[in-house]
Amino acid sequence: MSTKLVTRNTDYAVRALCYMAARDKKEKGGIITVTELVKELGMPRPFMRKILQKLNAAKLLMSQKGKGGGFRLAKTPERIFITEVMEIFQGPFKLNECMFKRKVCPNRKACFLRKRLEAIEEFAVAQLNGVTIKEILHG
Amino acid sequence: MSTKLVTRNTDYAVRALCYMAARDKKEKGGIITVTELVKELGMPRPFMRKILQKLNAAKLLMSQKGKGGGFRLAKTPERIFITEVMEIFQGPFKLNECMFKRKVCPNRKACFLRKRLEAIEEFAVAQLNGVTIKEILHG
DNA sequence: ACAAAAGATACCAATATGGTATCATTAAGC
DNA sequence: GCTTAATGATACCATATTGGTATCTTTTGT
Repeated sequence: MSTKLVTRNTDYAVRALCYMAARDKKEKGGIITVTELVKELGMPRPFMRKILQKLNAAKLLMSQKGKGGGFRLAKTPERIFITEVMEIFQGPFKLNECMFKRKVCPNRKACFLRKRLEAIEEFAVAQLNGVTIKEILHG
Repeated sequence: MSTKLVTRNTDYAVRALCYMAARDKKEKGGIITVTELVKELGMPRPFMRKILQKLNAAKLLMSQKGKGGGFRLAKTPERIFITEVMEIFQGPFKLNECMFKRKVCPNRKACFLRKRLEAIEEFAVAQLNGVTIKEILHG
């Protein structure tokens, strides 16, 4: 019902990325299978696969087919930005899209509401821009 | 596709309220029919009615049934807040609803992303809080 | 060759949103 | 009181999005 900034796909994706980043620190370069992720994160397997495939297509993950295959991070955690992930699953970040395209609004250019919405978007972008998987993992 | 802060219902509602406020200044206390609004704002009649009925139920409008009836603003434009309208059509304003309820997130309380989302919501509320129909009409 | 992995894709269900249709109720004016 | 013009209430429909499932193909290590 109420507008959400982060959708469920993104949620899952970030969790998976976090898990992979955390595990990667221990077993360096370890490849991770869907089976492990599903067991560890407790989310439906086919859904997880779809998400990983998208992350792979977007070059956040690398995949290896065949027996013994799986996924691994394609970048270090500090270079995986939350905004990237959001864009993959939610499209471009735009809160704005002014509504008053008709004659009612007497002064579209100066419209108050519009200005406020723009400010909100700007702030939101600024807040999210720096955030990477690394920061999510350890404050 | 991309997350929107303002939905279409809200859009229509605000337009209608603006029109009514503007017209009210000329013809003081004038009652306005759906017919006039539809003609003026060019949106589907039954849909407009549903919206007006909701605004009425929420006490932003007053309605008069029967011949010669219609709607009028129940408050002055400077006391109709955009946030009210948004809540009527979009539910409570909550961008947050943290995603990490499971074991993955090692430090929920201090979670970075969470903090950012909270900040965004706070800012958004602050930006929208002051805005009324009056301000939307004349900067 | 076999089995275990991902790639690709098509499908399904639930929900939200935008929009329509219809009937009941109220009140003005002749 | 009858007619007419208005809203009230409500049920319905269509479409898009989202969350989730199923299935078949391709790759690769053993």
